[in-house]
Amino acid sequence: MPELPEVETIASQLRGRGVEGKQILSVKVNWAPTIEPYSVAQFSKALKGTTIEKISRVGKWMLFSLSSGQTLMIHLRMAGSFSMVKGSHDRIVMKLSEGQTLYYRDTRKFGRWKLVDDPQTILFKLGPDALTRRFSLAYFSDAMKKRHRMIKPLILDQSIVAGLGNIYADEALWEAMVHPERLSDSLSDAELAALFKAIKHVLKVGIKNGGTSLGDGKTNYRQVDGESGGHRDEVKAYGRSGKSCERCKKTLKKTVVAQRGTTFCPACQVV
DNA sequence: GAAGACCTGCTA
DNA sequence: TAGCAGGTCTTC
Repeated sequence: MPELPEVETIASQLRGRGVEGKQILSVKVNWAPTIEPYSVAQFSKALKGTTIEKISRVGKWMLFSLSSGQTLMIHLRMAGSFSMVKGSHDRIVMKLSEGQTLYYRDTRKFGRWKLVDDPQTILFKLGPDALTRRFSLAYFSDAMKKRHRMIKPLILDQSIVAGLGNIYADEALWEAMVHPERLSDSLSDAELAALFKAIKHVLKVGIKNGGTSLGDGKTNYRQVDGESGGHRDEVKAYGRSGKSCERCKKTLKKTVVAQRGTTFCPACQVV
């Protein structure tokens, strides 16, 4: 579930809880496939005794910079989350100094923890992070114009721009009034500028609201304190199929675009 | 492009 | 019980 705003929210809350500067005293791995590329024993050994110096984020990756010089790179995929309190589906438990314990929770077991010497071995595959200056209008326009593909799968492609997932892609397309199936090289300069602006905007608002949690179940995105993300009430398109468009009042429609559920307004997002 | 794989749990 | 879910990777 987590996209850029959710990962950013979690990273900043872990910093706020004082995880930076703490030493890793022990590591318990309850679902071995989460760990790559080491064995559980090697992984635990490499982490034990090191200090988490810095927590940062690139795209949907969370980076723990360790005093050992290595970097622990965490991808939450569909259902990963962190908590300071024991719960169910805790796949990794790290005891830290000063009595703190970090629980990595992941119902669907898709998340991955990679311990690497150099983050670039993973990050080189990513395009610019959507909220950095490297992701500029010039770069975005060029990337869209030189391809001939549907716009939605392109903005979901992490090698082009890192951070957008299904929620914020639908939100950005709705905000920019661009139909998800439009071909990337058919967008006018004005449409490209509107979409570019919308991408930055929806992500920033998502962060401001602490991310998006759908429904009220237990398996969806949670902040570190267990709270739902406040962006749930601000979503304009995603998950609102059958409800009315806040802009034109017509009924939002759900379809499938490149194998992903896609909600849009058939009246304001014209093909 | 598309479809399947990886997983579990909620909803219709 | 079938279908679907915020992601990514592999294999057609």
